[in-house]
Amino acid sequence: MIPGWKDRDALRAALMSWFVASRRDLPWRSRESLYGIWVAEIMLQQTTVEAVVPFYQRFLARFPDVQTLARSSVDEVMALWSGLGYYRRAAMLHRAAGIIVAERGGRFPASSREWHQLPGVGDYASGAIASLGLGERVPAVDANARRVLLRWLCATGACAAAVGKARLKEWAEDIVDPDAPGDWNEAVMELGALVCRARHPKCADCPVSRWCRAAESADPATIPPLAAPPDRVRVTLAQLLITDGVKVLLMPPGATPAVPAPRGFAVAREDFSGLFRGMCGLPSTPWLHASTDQVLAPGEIWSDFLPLVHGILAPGHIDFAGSCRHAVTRFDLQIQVHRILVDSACLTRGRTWPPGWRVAGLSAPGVPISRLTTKVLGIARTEG
DNA sequence: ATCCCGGGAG
DNA sequence: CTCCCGGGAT
Repeated sequence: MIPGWKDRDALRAALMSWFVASRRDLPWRSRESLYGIWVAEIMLQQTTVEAVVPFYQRFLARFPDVQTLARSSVDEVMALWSGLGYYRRAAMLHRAAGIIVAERGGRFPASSREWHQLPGVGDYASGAIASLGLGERVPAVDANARRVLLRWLCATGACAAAVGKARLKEWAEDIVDPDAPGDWNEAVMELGALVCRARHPKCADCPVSRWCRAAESADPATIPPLAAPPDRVRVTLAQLLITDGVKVLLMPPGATPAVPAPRGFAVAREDFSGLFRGMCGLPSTPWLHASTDQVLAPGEIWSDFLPLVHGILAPGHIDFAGSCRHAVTRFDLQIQVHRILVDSACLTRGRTWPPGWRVAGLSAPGVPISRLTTKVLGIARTEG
């Protein structure tokens, strides 16, 4: 029993009637298939509902079931994930589909415990999938639910900070509505997203504020206290567009041809192969410590790289096309974009390129690229 | 404990 | 612009 818990049934009734009236109608909420619920929960990790909707619809249209997903190439799955971020999720989803088809005869796990065994499915996702898709009485504690629970139970930030993961889990398990665990979990998360928000909680609009300890406090927004964010690191780098103005040369995932740091620049991060794993990209310098106005000289940077694409161009034809910014994890990247303009025939005749390199459209590549690469390609388009 | 991305709010 | 937000693997 939760300490101080007065009237659990009344709280449940109040929250559920609010949810029936306020619930957003989202594509995965029809609960038509375990498959759809699974895909949605993976996409919703670290990602807002608004961002997920169009990706979810495209994904389900292209990969309508787990068999289709399993026999598709990981490359195509990554391509459909382009722009959504945290690309490891897509690789793990594809890997899990392979396991479900090859090792389980295409049958989905029948419990949260079994779901938890699959790649990419942790405490949150296994609880969400099992409660929504199987009716299992388990909590699904994402950041929204965690905040809601802690506010219900704690009148101070210190109280919330003292609640460990195990304790929170106990509370969450205790409060899940046994008759409708999926609806309950959805309702708690929806309340966190729409009303019990991190920065600007709308306690005046909250259907359950009368059972909430944080609502009685001076500043509910400070419960739970926010963790100190890591210091941001400013980084400069250059990337190289080899393009005819319509198409561009892209490197396959994992390709990191040696491009030395220019003299006078210190390397901020030698190996960034973990970033954007599985995505195609442009040739890049290492990440460099530099003041924002320092210019990287194209001729010097790419002289060792160009022999890899010999037969295309000589170093003299490289120009500066523009620059853009991209924030990723704790890094703030300033990307100087260099360009080699070639004629189309030269680009489509590909024998001289390293294996796996490919030509893609500047606008809709149809290959897996991150948002960073999208921005860089955008510079090529606007500069004509 | 640290590493992975992107969107939205202000 | 800047700041804030968010699960799972290792």
